[in-house]
Amino acid sequence: MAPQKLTEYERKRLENIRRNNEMMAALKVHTKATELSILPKAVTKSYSVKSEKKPKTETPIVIRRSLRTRGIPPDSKGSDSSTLTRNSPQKINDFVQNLGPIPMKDAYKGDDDSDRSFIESLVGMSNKEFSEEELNGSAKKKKKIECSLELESLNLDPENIARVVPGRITQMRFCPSNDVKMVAAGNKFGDIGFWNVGESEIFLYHPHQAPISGILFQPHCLSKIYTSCYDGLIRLMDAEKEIFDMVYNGENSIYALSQPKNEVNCLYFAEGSGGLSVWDNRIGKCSSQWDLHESRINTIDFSPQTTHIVATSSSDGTACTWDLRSIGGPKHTSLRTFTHKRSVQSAYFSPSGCSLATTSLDNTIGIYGGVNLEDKISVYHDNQTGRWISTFRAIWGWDNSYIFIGNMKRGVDVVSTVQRATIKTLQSPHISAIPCRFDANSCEVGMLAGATSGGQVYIWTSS
DNA sequence: GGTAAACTTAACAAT
DNA sequence: ATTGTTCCAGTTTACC
Repeated sequence: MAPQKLTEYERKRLENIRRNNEMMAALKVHTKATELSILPKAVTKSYSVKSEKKPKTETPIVIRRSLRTRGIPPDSKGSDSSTLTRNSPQKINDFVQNLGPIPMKDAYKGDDDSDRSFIESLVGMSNKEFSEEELNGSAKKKKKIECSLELESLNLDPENIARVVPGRITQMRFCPSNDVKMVAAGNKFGDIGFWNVGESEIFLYHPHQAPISGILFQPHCLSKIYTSCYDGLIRLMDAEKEIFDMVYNGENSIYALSQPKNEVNCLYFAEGSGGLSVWDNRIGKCSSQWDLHESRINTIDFSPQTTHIVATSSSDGTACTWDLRSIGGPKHTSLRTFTHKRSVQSAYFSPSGCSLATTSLDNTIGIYGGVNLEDKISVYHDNQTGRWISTFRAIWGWDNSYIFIGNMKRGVDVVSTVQRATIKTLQSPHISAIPCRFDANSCEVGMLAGATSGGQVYIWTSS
């Protein structure tokens, strides 16, 4: 299957793959952690990596190769999903992969058992949330969040800075707990790092082999965390079972992962070149697979109130809203299509669900409101992050007033939807890289996390 | 018309 | 302080 011609990059890549294969075959362990680095003095906390990890329980290693690399046309009969074929770009890192469950102890990059307390706290957290819920009857208990955020009070305490993973952070989420302030960050190597805000310890795991595209805490069971990856896998980190279980294994890269509040058994994920798939845990397979876009879907976001409405953003230059009740049926059309001049990196509903914010490489943030999102505001914003910085994605704060997005000068721009402009930039000498991915803590107004291509996480808090 | 190459960008390690 | 490496995005340009 020797390719006729190789670019310099491809040649190097194949060389890397070959070396990886040799090493993996020889050691039967995951790739060794990158060396611990010296950080800018602003950053005091970091993960620690075990200097050398002896091979522990041996897990089966499977040589994972796409049909294409085996010389079989991807659309031929060999494929199990004959009904739908997504002519997606060739999947990345499709060489060696562990396809079964991975014990957390094997994926853990710290010293043996030093994550014991962390695992137990996750399990304890989920039990606590459960009992509180039982005591208070039903989901009705959900504390109503006060929305009056005083922008001037946002503060970056140097204590609230840490390097949570090595390398570029591609995804980051707050744990949705009222008690514990914790973030989980995923990077381009397939690592997931956990950090209790303000504390010094980092817990770093390596459950995937490629960039992490989704992190999803189960709201009513915080010890269960879904992760999706460019390697085509969805895993479920289960702290009780102490494994990263394998949930879904597809041929295509997965670019986004989401879940509507009222469908705890279903996962919606962006697969291949424009596909949106629905995984149903009750039947253990995908219940739907639709081709919604002409290029990859970058985000999937459900309307907070009307959970059958979902917004997708795509590199095909559009964002769309869809009605899940009619999607895939005879009327396979979007409710609305929001057009940009370049690829669209995100489309998020505001907390009330009344507005939608899109971010595009055409250097605009689109803010749509009105009865059917037909009113459009366009705010200029430099979104040319280039190749090494994860693309910007404007996120909503805790009400419909403010949108937060990183800028190329290591700041965080705050866009007011009322004033239709950037009204403030959060800056700090402690920030040593461009914060490109964000999450707002839904359980605490004013707690905003920004993540960089250097693996740092910065947490602003409202005093 | 289609594909390959080139260009942009910042962070960090090594020198 | 400077240089080299990263390399899985997105887009434009060059070249069959």
